[in-house]
Amino acid sequence: MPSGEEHQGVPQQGPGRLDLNQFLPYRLNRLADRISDELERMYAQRYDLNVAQWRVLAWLSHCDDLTAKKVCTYTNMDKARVSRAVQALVDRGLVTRTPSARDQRVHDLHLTREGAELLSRLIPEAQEWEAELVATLSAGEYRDLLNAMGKLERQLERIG
Amino acid sequence: MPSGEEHQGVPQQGPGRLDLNQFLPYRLNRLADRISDELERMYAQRYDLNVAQWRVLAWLSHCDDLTAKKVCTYTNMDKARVSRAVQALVDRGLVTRTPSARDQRVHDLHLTREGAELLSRLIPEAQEWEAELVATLSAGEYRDLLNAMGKLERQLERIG
DNA sequence: CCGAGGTGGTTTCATATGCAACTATTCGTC
DNA sequence: GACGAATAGTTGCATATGAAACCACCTCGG
Repeated sequence: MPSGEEHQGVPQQGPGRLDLNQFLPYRLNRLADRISDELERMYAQRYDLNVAQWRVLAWLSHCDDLTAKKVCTYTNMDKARVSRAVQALVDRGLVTRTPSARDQRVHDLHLTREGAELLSRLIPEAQEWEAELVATLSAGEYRDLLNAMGKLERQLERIG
Repeated sequence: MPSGEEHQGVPQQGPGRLDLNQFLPYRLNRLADRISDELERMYAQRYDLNVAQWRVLAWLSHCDDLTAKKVCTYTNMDKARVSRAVQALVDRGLVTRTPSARDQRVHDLHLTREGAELLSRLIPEAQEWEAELVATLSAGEYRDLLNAMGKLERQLERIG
């Protein structure tokens, strides 16, 4: 973060200038990127999962029956990306993909035993890390933060 | 967002399961991604700028003299990415890049007149859009949000 | 001075991603 | 039922990105 002492070229204000530190999209992106980088390093190095794969797994821990389509809508990822992530997870034996009895187009996704075991190790680690991250926020601040983010998401739907 | 009515496979709770909607990294990423997508569409379609280029320009509007290195540290972008973004901006005549008199390794970056003009159109649009985005937050909520994000960033530095 | 190591920046290469075309299946309408 | 439109998912292709190699250039110790 560009904390004051770092730049000689002092930040300028005024018309035609943008104070990025007050610009929410910038701040949000920077924060999300850094958090994402940390987490990514964590499960990439320890479990050899990329972000897309992790998201699929996390949703599988969250909802029992999923399809690629659902993952797409939940995670906002491109369907090709989801398809490849699922493929990799199937190849590693963490997930099964079986054509649905009802509709042969869709494939039901399920965790295998190994997938569930991996998650049972990974999830507590992730939660522990998150707890450390938010340790400086009071319970109220944390609630307000999630709350404000929820409002922003709803507003995005509206103005999108 | 996976609002309740969307899934038949109702979200499950319990040990070994992760409620993504309460998991800050996930929420933050989803929100930041969506905002980023919107903004990206805005200045990609209208001004033919990608995110990296936009960030360089925004920092140039913010600080008068920059170098690629500074942009890297401020924005957390890879130096190759910055290098290419700057190159594109120079090619388009929005930015000048001149070897520094003091140290021939570093290149001073400056906005050209056209670059400044483009920004003077782009920045108000971005601010207007941001204003619409945060319209549902009270001034206090907005302040608290930035505040909480600041705390999280500082905490990240600590535990990174 | 001179050479080793550090630094700013560019380029090369492998990979991840998004878009678009494509396949297979289902649905709606006649 | 049968054909055209829609939908789930995969694949091919072009591009954006990050890591690492690389190229000046600077600097510091002798």
